[in-house]
Formats: sequence, structure tokens, C-alpha cells
Amino acid sequence: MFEFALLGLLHEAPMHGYELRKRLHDLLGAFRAFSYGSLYPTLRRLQRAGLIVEEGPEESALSWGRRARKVYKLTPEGKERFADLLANAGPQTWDDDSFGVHLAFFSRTPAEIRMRILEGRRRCVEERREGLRERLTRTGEQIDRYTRELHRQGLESTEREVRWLNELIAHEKSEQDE
Amino acid sequence: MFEFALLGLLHEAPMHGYELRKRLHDLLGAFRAFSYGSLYPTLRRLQRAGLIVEEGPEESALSWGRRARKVYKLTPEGKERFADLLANAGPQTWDDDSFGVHLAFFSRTPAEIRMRILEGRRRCVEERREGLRERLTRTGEQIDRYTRELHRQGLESTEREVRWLNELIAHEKSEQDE
DNA sequence: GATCGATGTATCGCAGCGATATAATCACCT
DNA sequence: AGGTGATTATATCGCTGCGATACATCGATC
Repeated sequence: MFEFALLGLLHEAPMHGYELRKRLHDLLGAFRAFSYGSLYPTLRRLQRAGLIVEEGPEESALSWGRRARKVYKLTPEGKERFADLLANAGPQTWDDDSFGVHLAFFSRTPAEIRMRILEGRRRCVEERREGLRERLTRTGEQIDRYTRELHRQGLESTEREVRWLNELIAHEKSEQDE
Repeated sequence: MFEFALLGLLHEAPMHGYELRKRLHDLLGAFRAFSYGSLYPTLRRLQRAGLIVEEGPEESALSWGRRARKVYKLTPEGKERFADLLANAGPQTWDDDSFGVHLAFFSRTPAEIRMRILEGRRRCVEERREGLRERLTRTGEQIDRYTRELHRQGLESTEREVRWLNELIAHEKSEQDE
């Protein structure tokens, strides 16, 4: 997840940790935290795996006075890895957290994979919707007033998301046969 | 979180792990996973902390043939701890994950604390809403079509949740001065 | 009598968060 | 000139919690 996001961002341009975090926060801050406690360990993991490399810090001699910062850039393996993650978009791709991140990189994602992710997400939300419906209409066992409210709100919210996804999918389709 | 949920459930009756998980899944499955990988370690943590104790397995001699199961029940300290968690309902209480869990135990929660949680949650969602609004109306830097869609959907969704919370709060108020 | 799904307990490795430490620079005020 | 606070920047620690997996027993169905 974090890995996917970092690779996606570095696809645009080499960056250092702080900037990566700022971009992520700006891009998806409303949906996910992206804390430093994950950022730096993940960067080192990617580095060890050879997916990113530290650019020589020398060429920043221009604007000196700055604090030491490590600029990372994608290796060819890193680019490959990102493409793989996209191509293998599977079940774990469509859960709440993951989906938002993928959507943020959609303009960089092949149309056919976009479609797969949108439809996977729709199915996932539909399943949750059915679960909520079933729970609400279930007779027998009385259900707590507050829990019922929670489920009602959840149901409405998933219904809206399905409608929204349908619009996105329709738009994709209409673009496909331009 | 998990701790809170387990203590809350055991408040009703002594239970063993599998049943706790089933109840949680039934109660909040649409919102959270509550996997075994957390359940058993948490139970042991609670046990070590003296908040729950294992009931002697002897008295299940009645329905024998069942597999060995460990039934846990709350200690007085456990009940105290649950009350503390409620009384100290703070900032981390109103984030997405936590709020649903708390709501599920609302009928067991004092009215004044219910109010604090609902209002805290509302403020939290309002803040997210403002962040999304600001992001969407910000001029300058062009924003990706898909990311914009995500934010639009997020904004609508938070607006709805605020309205929903307002209704819950109004209902609480009307009940307060019965 | 075989297989399948539910019941049941448990562990392992991993992802990711929140808090915190450290430190340099910058903008601003006095 | 000096102080103060926000911003830039990297990094670690402990903890929560998930997914996968393993193992074992039981009841039902075929």
C-alpha cells in the first residue's frame, strides 16, 4: 500500500522523504494518515529491495544552506514493480484504504486495469451493502437502537458509493468507445 | 479498541474467544475485521493485566463432548477499566474505527458521555469536510480528474454523516429533557 | 466412510500509526 | 542583535491489528 503509493509518486519525479509525505498528505490526507513512522521504514525497505536508489546529494550544491536530505529515485526494477502491482490488482486492492490510493494514480493506470479495479471495488461495496441489508431486515433477535442507526447510515452510504462507482464505470465505458 | 470491544461484550456475559469474535463480527463485521490474529493475543493481554479471568472449565461437564474452550469473565478491575475508557473518551475515540465500536455499546453508556462522543465525532467529521472543501475549491494547481472525483464523493459522504450525527444529537437532547 | 462446513484455540510475520527525539533553517517581532 | 515559533527534515520505538496458516473436533450430508 504505502509501497505502491511511494512508487507511484516517485514515478513522477525523484523526491525526498518529507516531500513524499507532504504530497501524500495533500493527495489523500482526508482518507489516510501516512505517518512518518511508516514512511522512513518503507523507504529503507524499498531501497534494500533495489526498487529505489539514493541520488547523489552533491548536485544540490546550488541551493546550499539546506539541511541534508536524501533524494530517492526509481530504478528500472522499481518501475517494473509498480507496473506489476497494477497488473496484479486483486482482492486486497478494493478494500477501503487501498482503493483510494489506487484511484489517486488512475491517470497513470491503463484503462483496462482501471476498469478491473472499479468493478472489483463495486462488487466489494455491494457485498457490504448486502450484509447490511440482511442485518437490518433480519427478524428475530431485537437489535440495539444505536447499532441499527449505524447500520442504516452504513447502508445508505454504501448505496451511494455503488451509484457513484456506476457513474465512474459508465464514464470509463463511454470513453473506451470514443 | 479491541480491548474496549472485548470488555464491553464480556460486560453482558462470560464468553469464550470464538463466541466473542462471532458476536463482534455480527455486531460490526461490516465496519471492521476483528480477526483471530488480534483476538487471542488481546485476550491474553487482558488476562495478564488482571482485567479478565478464566472461569474454571469444570462446570461445562454438563454438555460434554465439546472441545476444550476457555470461558473468560470480567473482574471488578475489568469493569472499572471499561468505565474508565468511557469516561476518558478523547480525541482517538472519534476516528472512523473507534466511533462505530463505541456506538455499538451506546445503550450501556451514560447519556452525558454519549453526548460527548457524538459531538466529538461531529467535530472530527466537520474538520475532514472542511479539508475536502478547501481542497476542491483551491485554485491554482490543477487537480487530477479521478482524485477530484474521490474528493467530491468524500465531501458528499462527510456532509451526510454530519447531518446524520445532528439527528442523533437532536434525538439525545430531546430525550434528555423528557 | 468420506467429505465438508462449522466450532474452537493459537501463532507468525508484517503493515502502519502515534509519539517522540533531534536538529537546522526561516520568518517575524522586539 | 536576540529571541521565539513554525517549517523543513530524518529517524526510531512500542504498540495495535490483520491475513495466512496450522491444528483438532464435531455434526451433517451424500
